[in-house]
Amino acid sequence: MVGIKDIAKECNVSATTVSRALNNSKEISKKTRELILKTCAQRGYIPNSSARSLILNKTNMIGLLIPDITNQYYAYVSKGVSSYLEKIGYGLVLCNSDRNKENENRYIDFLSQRRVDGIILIPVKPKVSDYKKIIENVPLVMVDNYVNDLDISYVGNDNYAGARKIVSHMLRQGYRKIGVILGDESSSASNERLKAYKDILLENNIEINEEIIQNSSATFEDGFNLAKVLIDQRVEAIFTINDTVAMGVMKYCHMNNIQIPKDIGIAGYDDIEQAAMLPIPLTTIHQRKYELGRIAAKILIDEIKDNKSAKQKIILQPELIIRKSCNE
Amino acid sequence: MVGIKDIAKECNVSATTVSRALNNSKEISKKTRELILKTCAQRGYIPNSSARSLILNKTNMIGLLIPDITNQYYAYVSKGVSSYLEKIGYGLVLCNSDRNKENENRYIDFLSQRRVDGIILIPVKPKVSDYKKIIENVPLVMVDNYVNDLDISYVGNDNYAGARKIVSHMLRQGYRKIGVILGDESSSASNERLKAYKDILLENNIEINEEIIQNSSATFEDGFNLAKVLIDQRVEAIFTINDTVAMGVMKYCHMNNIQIPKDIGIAGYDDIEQAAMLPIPLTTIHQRKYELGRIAAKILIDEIKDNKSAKQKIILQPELIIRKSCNE
DNA sequence: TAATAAATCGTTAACGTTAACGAAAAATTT
DNA sequence: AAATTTTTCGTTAACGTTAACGATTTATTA
Repeated sequence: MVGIKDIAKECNVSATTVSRALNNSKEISKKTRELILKTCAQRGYIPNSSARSLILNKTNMIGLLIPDITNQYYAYVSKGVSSYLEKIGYGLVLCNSDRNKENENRYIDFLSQRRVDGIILIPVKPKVSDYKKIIENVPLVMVDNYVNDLDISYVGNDNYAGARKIVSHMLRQGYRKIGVILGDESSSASNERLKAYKDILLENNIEINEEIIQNSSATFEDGFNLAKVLIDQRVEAIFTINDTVAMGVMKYCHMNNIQIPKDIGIAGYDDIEQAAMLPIPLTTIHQRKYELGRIAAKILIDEIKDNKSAKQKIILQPELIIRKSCNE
Repeated sequence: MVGIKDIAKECNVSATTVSRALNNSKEISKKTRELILKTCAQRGYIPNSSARSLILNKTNMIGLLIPDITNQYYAYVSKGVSSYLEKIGYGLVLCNSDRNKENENRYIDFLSQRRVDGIILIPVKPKVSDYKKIIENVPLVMVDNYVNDLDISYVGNDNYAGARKIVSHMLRQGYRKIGVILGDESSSASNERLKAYKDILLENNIEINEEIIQNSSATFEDGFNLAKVLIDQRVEAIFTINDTVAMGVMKYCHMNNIQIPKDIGIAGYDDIEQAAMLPIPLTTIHQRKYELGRIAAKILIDEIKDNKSAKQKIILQPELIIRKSCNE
């Protein structure tokens, strides 16, 4: 592979001059720059970025550590990150933790070794102690899961506000006895939404019935099974932790000839692509996943370029998407 | 950040010896290795892989260039790649071309500059000339789109076989007049499936009616709109280019009280996650996307480690998933 | 024209690591 | 005990690039 020295020899200049031509330094004449650039193109010279990284002490790479790229939510976040980085010439090292804490830790070490200039992290059950060491070495932006007592920037969606929006919509549509299918008990997103649900009910003088509040693993099957549990208790509507669970509920209704939204109202969360395409389009909450990624990337890059910048905490507001599953 | 020299000084050895301790060389005594390893852990020393890459002339990184990480198909391929690479300590540089040829070219240059050890590429409308230069510098595995006259390895799904499987299934269920909604005319996947469709019909002495064969952009809306076109021509079933299009068809049927599969049979392709969750679960073709990624990664790594290895061409067989949208 | 400033380029050293070679110490064989 | 082999470690150079400094040439000013 042709190197900087080959170009230098061919142009009768030093390697430094070639370097200057490529890094638009002003310490070079227009004529020689053009000569060098031309021969670089001719000979197909491609600078070695390992060497540049070594001397410049930066890699122009950032690491993205996510639970599961297969999940549409994280895929969109990744695309947002990728799109921002591409614009400014940075590369993206993708790490898929598979929702596994050990993998996450291994990947963090890996990224440190790779000397990425920054890390965007969507953690699995985060603990402060896990991240204390890393943030001394490399800027880190946390996404979705806020960790207290850690001086880092954070970007997330407002789960409380999202849940408020959709549950109030359900109440406005006349539903009173609203069942809930939540996610894992340890999930902060799930708990924030539950809090919003309870707050709104109390504000409307509706008693909270713990028996129609169910935790789950947030799968389609959970939706299907818990639909039965809730409907047997004669709920008038069901608020679910995500659209997939809502589809499980819909499936149960379809199989039992329960009409949506006449017999029961169903609300999802996430606004996955298929939500609008269902036979009964799903009323749900739209989160700006792509934007989330772009913002996380922007904040990180700003911190890298101006490392004295204060840490930020940005919470995006989700949007209520009214379709057909909760009246119109 | 603590470097190799700091460790060397603290242990009263040379930098080389520290290097030996970390790369399990046998030219070092057990005692000093343990001492070095201990102090490395204590001081939190993390080797600089830019320097290693420079001298070893390899980065232990591979580039993955895909059209759209947001697409479930590519997301699963990526996960397969990622999972294989993680196992053997390689990193993954993700590049999202956004189905844009210019982006693709830019990313290829980017990856060359980054000196990735290999590239896995799912191209946008591939042309031989685009890739001639790159494959001289870095091993490349092509996924999904086979490019003639290019001496590289290839991994893909058998579109012809997949279409044969599902169309014959439709015929076995008694459907005779089968409409088709294809993708873009230039898509090789689309054309291979069309060929299978025509072959099977001819083998069964069914005349081919070009009017019920439609091209599209493969969206939900296309499915919805073309469903009307085809159903107005009294087709008995519709074979679609993907599950999203099939959902568009289903939507049209639902809105017009057309019963599936009694009045019309619908077949998808891809087996997206939601296909099984629909009110009428979709009969479709399952492609082993995750496996595709793993195999592509394995082939690439094998080529990197043993660069004289012959190029391979691997075509995975898709699987017919019989659910409820085409009789049972 | 002479003096000074500016532009242009080369030389040297450095980034952090590892390979190659050689030297010293330890272990083994005679 | 001497000779030989093996083990263990250090020194030097190299990977490809860029920063710092200095030298030379060119342009500008007095």
